[in-house]
Amino acid sequence: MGTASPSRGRNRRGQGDRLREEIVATALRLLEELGDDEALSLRAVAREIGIAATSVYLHFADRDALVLAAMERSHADLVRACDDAEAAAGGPVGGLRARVQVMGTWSHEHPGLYKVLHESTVNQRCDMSFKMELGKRTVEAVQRCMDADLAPAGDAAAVALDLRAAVHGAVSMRVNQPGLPWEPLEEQVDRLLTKLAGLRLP
Amino acid sequence: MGTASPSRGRNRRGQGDRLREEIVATALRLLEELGDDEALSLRAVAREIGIAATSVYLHFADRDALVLAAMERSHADLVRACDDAEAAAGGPVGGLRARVQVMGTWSHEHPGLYKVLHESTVNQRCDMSFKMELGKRTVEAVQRCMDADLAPAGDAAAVALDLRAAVHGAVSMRVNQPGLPWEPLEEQVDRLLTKLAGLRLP
DNA sequence: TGTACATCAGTGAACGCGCGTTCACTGATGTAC
DNA sequence: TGTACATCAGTGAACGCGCGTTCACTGATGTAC
Repeated sequence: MGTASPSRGRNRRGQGDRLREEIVATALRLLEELGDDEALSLRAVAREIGIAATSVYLHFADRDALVLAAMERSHADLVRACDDAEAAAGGPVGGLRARVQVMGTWSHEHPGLYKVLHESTVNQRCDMSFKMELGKRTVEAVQRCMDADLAPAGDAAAVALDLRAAVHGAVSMRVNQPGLPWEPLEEQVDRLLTKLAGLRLP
Repeated sequence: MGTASPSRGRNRRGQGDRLREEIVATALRLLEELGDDEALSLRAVAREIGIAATSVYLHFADRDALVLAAMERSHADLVRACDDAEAAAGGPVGGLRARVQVMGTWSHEHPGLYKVLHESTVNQRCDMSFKMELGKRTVEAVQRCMDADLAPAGDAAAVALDLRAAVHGAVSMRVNQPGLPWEPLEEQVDRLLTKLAGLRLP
């Protein structure tokens, strides 16, 4: 860790975006380790890649722009993982369950990115409204269960909000106090799905 | 803000602990503003009080020791607020409801301290096991409801965990994305109490 | 085919800043005799 | 009652560090003529 890749050469003309990719990827790796956007230094990213610190400015206006780009990519990853899980499961109940479970496990498996995405101060400094997408899709998944009479009719938005809040909290507690003896996340999430959305799980 | 109190003089012999108090109180004020323990600088605390930065070392071994002391005090405050609310309410159901509602509102009203207490990296660096107290008392309050047949019998620890997780998440979302149009916290918490603990609220 | 030139991809030195922490110190106040 | 002395409460200069950002630059590569 920390040693620059020795094979790094200048990119060909027109290939300058490759460095951009590498910067975002490295920022993501460091943010996952740090779990805090304010702890990420642009110099550390450059050091890791083996370029001059100033080269970051070729692609990003400032530190915040880099963090924001990393968060957009990270969030897109999470949304895709949830969509894939829902699509792979059969039916509305299995779909909602898969979606919410992956929301939990993805976050639990990427504790650092989870913290930066949801708990760090970028949220205050930058517009991160792209995060609303995930909430929207959760509401839709709940609504599909209600429409199919597989969940008690009610306010789908409220149910989805409760689910998100509860899973968010369950993950946050585990991520922020990793030393404590927690119940497996999947068990708790299934219980929350039962109680909050009224699902009947096998 | 930022101007030292001009009336500050040296404390009398034997009164050295007064400065300690003032340092902790100032650290709490700044942490509430910052919402991040790593952003708190010992020099900023000293500046605010109007003492030399080195004077902090008369009472705290290092920056972490100061943050930890502030967090212990903050947590004690929260626990007392919850206990008082439960005591003031009548009966097990009112008591549990009051306790959980205050858990939410206290955190919502002290967003910065909430973040430092639950989401900042002190949790990784320092032993903060004093935080377990609040969880313990929540379990007991749930158990009292079950014992009085005012809540469906079940695993009180699991119910308390779900409640804590859900309230934690509900607060965290509001604190970290203050710009969004949230449902009033009290409404959501009452719904969570109903669904997760099976309480019948008036 | 040769060559001048524009452009692209990146560099390296330097700036000023605030930070945690160490160190040797100062001066008022209380106390033992 | 006077005075030497210990202690307490706090100071101020200095250290080395990593940071974000600016600036003028370099050298390879493709392109127009």
